[in-house]
Amino acid sequence: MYFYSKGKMKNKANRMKSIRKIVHERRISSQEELLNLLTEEGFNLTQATLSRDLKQLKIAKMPDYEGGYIYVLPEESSSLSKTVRMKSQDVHFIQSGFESVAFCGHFAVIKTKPAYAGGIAAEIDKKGSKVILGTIAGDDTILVIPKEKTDRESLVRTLSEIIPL
Amino acid sequence: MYFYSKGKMKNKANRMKSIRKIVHERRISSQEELLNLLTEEGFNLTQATLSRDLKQLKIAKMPDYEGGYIYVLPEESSSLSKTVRMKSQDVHFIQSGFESVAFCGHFAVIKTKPAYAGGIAAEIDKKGSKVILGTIAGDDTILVIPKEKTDRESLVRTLSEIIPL
DNA sequence: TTTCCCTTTGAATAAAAATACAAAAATAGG
DNA sequence: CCTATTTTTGTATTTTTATTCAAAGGGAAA
Repeated sequence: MYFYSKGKMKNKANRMKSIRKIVHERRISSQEELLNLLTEEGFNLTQATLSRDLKQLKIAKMPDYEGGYIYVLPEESSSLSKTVRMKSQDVHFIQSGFESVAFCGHFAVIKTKPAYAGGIAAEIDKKGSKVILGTIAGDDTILVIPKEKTDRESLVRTLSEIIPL
Repeated sequence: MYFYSKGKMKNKANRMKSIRKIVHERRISSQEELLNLLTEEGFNLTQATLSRDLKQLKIAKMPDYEGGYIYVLPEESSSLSKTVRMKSQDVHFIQSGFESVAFCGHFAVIKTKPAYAGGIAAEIDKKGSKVILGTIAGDDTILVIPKEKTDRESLVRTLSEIIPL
């Protein structure tokens, strides 16, 4: 039976933990980058060892949504989508029918409960604000087209006057 | 306005589909291996192109549980552990109705056969949450509104996973 | 201790993957 | 049709990652 003594394993185990931690917290895109961070933390190792560590830890390198690559832990390997999701600037209101409003360029997109879009869009159209050019409604989505020089802030303000918060 | 229609983009789109299919079905552990399979299927490309395709498809190479490496689709990247119960989460393609997709600024406009828009839009809403803010469907036209930071490339990719472009 | 495994590691290297650059193909918009 | 622009691709190369090989060191047990 082979044992791992405290002294012996300390380095490797700690290193492994640090690797997981760093990969979890930061956007690492190459072993070299990670290697530098580990060195800064006082670990002493080479790329070869790091490669082996990553293999043991099942840490993968996957394409990210910014055109680069990122290392991900096995449990969170789908966390890239999370990243993207978190980045979306959704403002969440609460109202009957109304679900959320988000922006794409200078357009606002309102999500509603199914079938509510038409009604709410009509409401917006009726209030015919000076900042809103028009709306296009589907079943549960409304595209709000603002007038040219309207900024996001005034659009939200206007919308919030039409749609009860 | 850039226009992708059914007939065009055939080579790349088909290749992408094949890549996804192969990666999903087999244990690929290097680009060279995959390249050979693609060549057998009649595709004509080099490792450079394959590398770019894999990047676009967000296919990652991760350590497997047999001491090697395996390429995995983004949706299944955490499912390596589930290799055994691998449920084939097949991409649900819509077989007909689709006519074309075009772009106008950030937005994509999908033309469909009459009356198909609603159904396809629903499909897109269901599957495209990562990059798509919402859709607005008429009778034969769908406006696809992407999330803010989404580039055309990711949007096309997402759409092509839902609809056979 | 000595011997035998086993594990870990680094240096060097091989293997694999990503990209710069240029050219070719495709497409929008006259 | 023609032109400008964008996209796709291959070649050659760089960059990155994996592994080979040898060596060092620890634990176990005689």
